[in-house]
Amino acid sequence: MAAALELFEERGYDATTAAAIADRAGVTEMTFFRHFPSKDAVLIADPYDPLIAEAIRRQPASLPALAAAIGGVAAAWTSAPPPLSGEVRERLRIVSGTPSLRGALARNSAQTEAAIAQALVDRGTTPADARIAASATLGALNAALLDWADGDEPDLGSAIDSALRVLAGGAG
Amino acid sequence: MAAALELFEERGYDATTAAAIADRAGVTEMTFFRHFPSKDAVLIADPYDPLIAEAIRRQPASLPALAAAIGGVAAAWTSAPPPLSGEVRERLRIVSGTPSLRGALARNSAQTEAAIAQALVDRGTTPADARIAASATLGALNAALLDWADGDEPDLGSAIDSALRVLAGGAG
DNA sequence: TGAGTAATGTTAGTGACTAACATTACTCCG
DNA sequence: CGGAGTAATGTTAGTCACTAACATTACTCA
Repeated sequence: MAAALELFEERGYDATTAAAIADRAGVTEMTFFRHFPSKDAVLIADPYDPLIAEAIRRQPASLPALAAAIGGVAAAWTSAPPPLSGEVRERLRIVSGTPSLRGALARNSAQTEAAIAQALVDRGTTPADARIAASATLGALNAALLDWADGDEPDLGSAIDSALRVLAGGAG
Repeated sequence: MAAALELFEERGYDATTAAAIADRAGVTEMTFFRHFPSKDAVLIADPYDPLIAEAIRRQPASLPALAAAIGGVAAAWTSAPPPLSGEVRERLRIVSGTPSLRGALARNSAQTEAAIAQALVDRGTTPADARIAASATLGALNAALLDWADGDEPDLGSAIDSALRVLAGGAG
C-alpha cells in the first residue's frame, strides 16, 4: 500500500499500473491482487459500520426516514468516532482528484447503503423510500468526505456535521 | 444496442463480452467501441438536462440548498418530462440487477451533479454544501430511478416524487 | 464521374484481472 | 531437531475492456 500511494502521488492513479506497484513493493503483480481485490481497493476500503445500522434502528419511530438516517449517523459518529490516520486523508485526496475513481467510491458504499436501507425498513419505512433515503445519505456523506479530504480542516466530524445539516434542510 | 440488450438478457451483463455484442450486430469490436465509449454506456447514458440547473437557479433565494435542488428538479420535471420509451426501463432494469454497474451509474451522474452544484453555488450556497446537496439529490433520484425500473408502475413521475418527498423529510 | 469524407475493418498492443499449478517460507508437533 | 503441513509467494498463460495507427470501403455531393 505504501508503494501504491507513493506511485499514485508521483504519477497519478491512472498512470500507475498494478505491475508498477507490485514492482516497487518488491513483489509480483499476482501478489498485489492477492492483497487487494482491485487496484482501487488500495484507496477505497468500505469499513461497514454495524453501529450505524444499530443507531438508526434506535431512532424514534416517529421520525421520517431521512431524519432517522441522519440521526443514526450522527449518533454512531459521536458514540464511536473511528480513529483516522493522516493516511486516510491522503488516500481520499487521491480519490477526490481522480474522476475515474468516483464510481468506485459509490460502488464501495453499496454494502453500507444496503445496511442503512435495511435498518430503515426495520423501522417501518417502505423499501423504496428506504433505498432513497440511504442513497441520499451516503451521497451526502461521501461528498462531505471528499470535501474534507481536499481541505485543511483536521476534524472530520465537522465535515460530517455539514453533510447532516444540509440533508436536514439547513443550509442556504 | 439492440444486440447488446438481447445478449444482456440472455446471459447477463457480466457474461456478455463486447466482442459478442459486436458479433451479433454484425460488426467489429472496434466499431462497437466507436459507437459506445464503454460497454456500460449501452445501458447508461447521462442526458444532462440544462433545464434542471436553470430551474434551480430560479428557486427563491430564501430556500436552503437541498430545498432549492428539490424544487428545481420538480420544476424541471413538470415543465418538460422527457419522453421515455419502454427501452429505457429495460436498460435500467439490467443496471438495477447488475451490482457491478452501480459504480457506472454514479460515475455517469457526475456531470449532472456538477451542474446542480454549480447552480446552487450561483444561488449563494457554499461550494462544500452545494456538492453535498447535489450528491444527495442525485443519490435519491438514482435510487428512485432504479426502483421504478424494477417495478410495474408506468409513471416515472411518481418515482421522482417519491425521491423528492423523502429528501424533503416527508417519509416515515 | 470523381474527389472527399465518414464509417468500418485490421492489426497489434496495454492494462486490469483470473485460474492452475509450482515453490518457497514459516509453524508446530513429535 | 526434523519433518509434515500450511500460508504466502511466484510462474505461466489466458480473458476481456479498451486504444492507437493505418488501410479500406461506402456514401455524398459537386
